[in-house]
Amino acid sequence: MARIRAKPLHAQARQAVLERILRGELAPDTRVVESRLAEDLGVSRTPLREALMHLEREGFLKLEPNRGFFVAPLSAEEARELYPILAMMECEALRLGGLPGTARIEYLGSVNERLAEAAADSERAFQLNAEWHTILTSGCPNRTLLKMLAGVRRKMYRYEWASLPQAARIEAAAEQHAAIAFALEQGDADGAGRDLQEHWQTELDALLPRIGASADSSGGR
Amino acid sequence: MARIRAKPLHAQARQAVLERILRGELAPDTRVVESRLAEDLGVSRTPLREALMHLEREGFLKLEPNRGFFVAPLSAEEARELYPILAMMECEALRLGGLPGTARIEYLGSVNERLAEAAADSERAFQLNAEWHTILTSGCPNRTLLKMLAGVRRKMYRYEWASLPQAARIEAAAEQHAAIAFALEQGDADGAGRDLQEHWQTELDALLPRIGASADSSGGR
DNA sequence: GTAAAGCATATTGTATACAATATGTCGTCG
DNA sequence: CGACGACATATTGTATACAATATGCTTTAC
Repeated sequence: MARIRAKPLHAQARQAVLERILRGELAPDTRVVESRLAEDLGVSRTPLREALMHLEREGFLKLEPNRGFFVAPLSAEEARELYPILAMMECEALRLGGLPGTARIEYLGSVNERLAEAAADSERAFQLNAEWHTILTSGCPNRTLLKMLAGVRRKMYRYEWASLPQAARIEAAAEQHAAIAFALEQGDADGAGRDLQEHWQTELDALLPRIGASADSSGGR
Repeated sequence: MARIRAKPLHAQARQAVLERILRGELAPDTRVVESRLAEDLGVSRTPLREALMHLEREGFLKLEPNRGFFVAPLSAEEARELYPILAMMECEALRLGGLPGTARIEYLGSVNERLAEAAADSERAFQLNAEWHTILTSGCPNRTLLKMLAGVRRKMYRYEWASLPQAARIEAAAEQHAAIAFALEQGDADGAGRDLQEHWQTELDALLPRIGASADSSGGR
């Protein structure tokens, strides 16, 4: 009832396909046959193709001319490139937003507590972790930056999802979150930035072994 | 003939439309009627729509549901957001690439000289300026970052184009370029980064009055 | 004279049909 | 036995046809 105006099919299709990709339901390197997927989703190929082209532009699919779409593979190389970008953007967003007020710092704390408690429930922890970082950067006045940040995060979600069931990592993440929040509380913006950088480095280091990377990630720092 | 494989129509159409937008041939806020543009380009609506959706995703068009595509307006607000992002990304790319060798520094110098000489020829100066920044960041090993950077640059080109015919600014830019290159030559990466930030701030300040902005741009620093 | 309603038109959104290209199979030739 | 080529099939790329929605104009009621 709520929505007066139905979303166009190509938008719905995009969201549906994206969810399948993020959840790994459509595994990396899987070939996407338009006609089959279209029938599966109950739409025709036209809006589906628009959705697929959209996802290709976002990096979730690759399009080989005259051969079709394939789910983009997860690669250690991309992860090693993505995480520093994320760190850079979040740092900048944090900096531009200035020091958060006590209300937001408390909000961060409460979400982080729930995150620590949700260590057993990977999917919930995944959500809370995403929420924490969103809140952290929500003070940034640069909307364009936040949009780009959201795009990069979506790409990262696939990697996070692939390395989900690790309770130990969730606790470690929560600890680092607390350290960042503490620095912010002390008015130490630079320190918070450094901790944030370190946090993402830790995340990356924890991720790489799980997607079959042998080399380390120290190249970019 | 050279090309074995013809590019798909949707890709050709995208490029053609993008060029019209960047050149201002398709002015901001212009309504884009699919059937007319399709006939004009000599393709059907299907690949054209794919091209338009692509451009919408890149921020060059807006899509109002059931009303069609419009060329995205140039806004002082977007410019104020875009330029700091560009500065951030170029700084990071420069940092990740490490200090460039003498060969690349000389290359920067030669392009910058040609840029200074081309002050009268706006379009050529525009090209050379773009080339200079591309060279500056070409040492960055993070391909993903470079791709994103390219995307942001394309968006910026519209603004640069809108404020093109200013010989004075081109000379000023060339001077700042020289300062950055000099810092790099001295092995002062941090100094180069600061100069680069300042350079983009200068560019933004010069741009804002030309697109009808009254407020200043100091909010984000 | 003005405002609202309904019809006519234009345009987008989606589905289907057709054309071009790639892939796999089978048979034949060396 | 292996490799090459022709044909059959599957799939993508593009064009066209149809449906749904928005827009503008005319008409009519007050």
